[in-house]
Amino acid sequence: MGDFSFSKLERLAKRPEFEKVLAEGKRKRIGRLCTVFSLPNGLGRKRLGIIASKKVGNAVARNRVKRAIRETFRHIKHQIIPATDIVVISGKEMVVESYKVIDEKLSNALLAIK
RNA sequence: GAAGUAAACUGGGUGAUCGCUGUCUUGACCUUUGGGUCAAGAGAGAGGAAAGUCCGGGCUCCACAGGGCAGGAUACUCCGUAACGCGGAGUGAGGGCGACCUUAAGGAAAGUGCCACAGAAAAUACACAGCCUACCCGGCCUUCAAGGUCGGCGGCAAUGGUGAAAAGGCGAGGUAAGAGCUCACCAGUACUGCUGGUGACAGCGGUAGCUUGGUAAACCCUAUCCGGAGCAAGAUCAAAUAGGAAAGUGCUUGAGGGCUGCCCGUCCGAUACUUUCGGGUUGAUUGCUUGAGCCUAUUGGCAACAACAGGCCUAGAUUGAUGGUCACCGCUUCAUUUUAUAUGAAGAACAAAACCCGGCUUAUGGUUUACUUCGGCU
Repeated sequence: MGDFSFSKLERLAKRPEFEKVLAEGKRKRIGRLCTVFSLPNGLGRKRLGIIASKKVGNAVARNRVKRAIRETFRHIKHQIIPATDIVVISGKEMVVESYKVIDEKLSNALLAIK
């Protein structure tokens, strides 16, 4: 049975950590859905950070977007290469699309990281 | 049945599974005995508005915050409340056929200002058209006196027109023409009596002078209230680097700073030496959820609410948890079929705690109850 958990150790929490990934990491856009940044961290585990600004919508919309991204990450995280920091910046279409579509597109993008 | 008015309730449910954030229990390990880490189990986990941050408080710090000015808020009455600009019950005024609704509802006789357009004139009436020529003056005619006529000096504010508003209304008397000039009735103002009401006020009167435009969501005046900043408040601990802090000595000038914008008042107080202490920032912990708390019953009150008894413990995140998937049920819409119905598909508003309460405002899906008006049937 796989480990689908998503604990605090696997999150990016501090502003400097976010800024480092955004400045130095590799960047990939998925249409207008979202943008993914990745950077090796040398910690032996992968970490995820989510940015959902007020452009996305109100508090309800931003919560929805964050949950969708977290669900995708924890379902496929054992397939992603380890020791990498990932930051996902959500776009406007994130709110409109259903969970299924987000899961599909984002999974492909995360698995493509090398 | 249609249109409407006012309230109340509700804000999908059950199960499985994969996750997230606290709490409790058990076990293992570490330990500086404060606790920490890991695992398992139990149980909990967004709202009626959590929102806007518009008022009022609790709590915290600023020096327990004094006086004056400035500034801000409120403005019919009584009651409720910790408090309010909130709520309840009323009063007046206005709107609606009605159920019912609205109301920034003190003062314009303290002062200043403003009143567009139109109009002669918008507040000390500077009278456009108009009315009058009694008194006084002059010309002409008739003439005994006197009268007529024209004009002047003047008088008037009834009528007309303008306007949202024209200096009380209408009628009669009065007059040269008129006028509250006088009178009756009505309206208004001031003072006042009786009755009812805790009161705002209501009802019925009396006297007076005849009469006073609107605007205070213009300045202003009056009354009442208000210290400032806010949980990123504030407190504790740890780490590494030094701008600090306290005490004593010296200095006696009071620079500068804080306390609300200003003044008074008041507090700390420059630099040098010695000794001692210790931390701008970051992180963690705390503040942090037991509270003007919730539910039920009784009593008092028209009600808001209060008292009392019993029961209950009900989220605490910090890149910010409260979710995803599947199945079934319920609801709505559409399609097909049908007496009911069944099958399939799609959909489910507004909006997510962030120290905590009481309100207000705004957004929004649905249900129910009572009442009003109109129409139909009996």
